[in-house]
Amino acid sequence: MTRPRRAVVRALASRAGHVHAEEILTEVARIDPSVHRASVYRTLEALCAVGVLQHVHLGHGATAYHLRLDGRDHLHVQCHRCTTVIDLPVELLDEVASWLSRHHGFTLDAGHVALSGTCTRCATAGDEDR
Amino acid sequence: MTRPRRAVVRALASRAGHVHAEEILTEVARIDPSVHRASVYRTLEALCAVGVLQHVHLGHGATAYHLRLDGRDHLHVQCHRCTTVIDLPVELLDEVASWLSRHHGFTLDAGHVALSGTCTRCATAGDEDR
DNA sequence: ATATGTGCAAACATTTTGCACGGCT
DNA sequence: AGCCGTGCAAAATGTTTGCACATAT
Repeated sequence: MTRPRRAVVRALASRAGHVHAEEILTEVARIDPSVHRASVYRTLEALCAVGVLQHVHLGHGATAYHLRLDGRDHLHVQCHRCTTVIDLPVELLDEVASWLSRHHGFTLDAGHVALSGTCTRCATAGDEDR
Repeated sequence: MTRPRRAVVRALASRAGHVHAEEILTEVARIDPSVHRASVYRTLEALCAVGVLQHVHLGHGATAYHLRLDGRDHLHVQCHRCTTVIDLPVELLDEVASWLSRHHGFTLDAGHVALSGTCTRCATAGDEDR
């Protein structure tokens, strides 16, 4: 366990659930400014390879990461207006997954991308606080 | 209808279904090399605003576009290995949409991001043709 | 005439890469 | 000695922006 890796893990732990790559970068810089961006990315990749971390694509090109210490996937849904992400159980897409499997032989990786939509607050809110 | 816009529309029409932003750029360059990248992006944005075009986020940061001349959304599922995209009817996520609406007041925009997974070919194939 | 669209270059944001160096085993 | 991880700088990628000029209506 090296210095940069410790910092990355601490940064991941500092927030529950998903963390934007950008937030990790910032948090690591705060914890240990000597750690380079590239090392952060390399560490994240390594953690994903090992399986304790899941990376999630949020619609707008941003990438987020999600610890999965229990080995289970999560589902994500993001509001495209306020960018808030809601975590959901994978089971929600089980039916869709089996449909895809039956009709297209396609294996769904439900947690890999976040679904998109609009949350209550943003649907209710007008244009005022954009 | 200006020169760049004509070129963009022709590029979009040249392929059925979804088109990667990159493919549009290339195709437009072939049709009319005098058209600048920035104009292509601006035109795509304008078409989306008007509603005849839908932009879709494919997991790996790439953006694609999909004509919706009939005003209906499509669903997309992408194989993260070979990047192939399958188009599907929106209805597939209707149940999920209403669940989200009921439990989180969340309005799903099913077509906005492509679901991710592995297609038959890639699941069957070993590592040979990566 | 006025509003809109355009080419250009440059900025931008994010992630990846080649490289030489460092420490541990 | 050998391997892996590191910092650094630079490249790669994909998209956006400020600006002055051109074009459409």
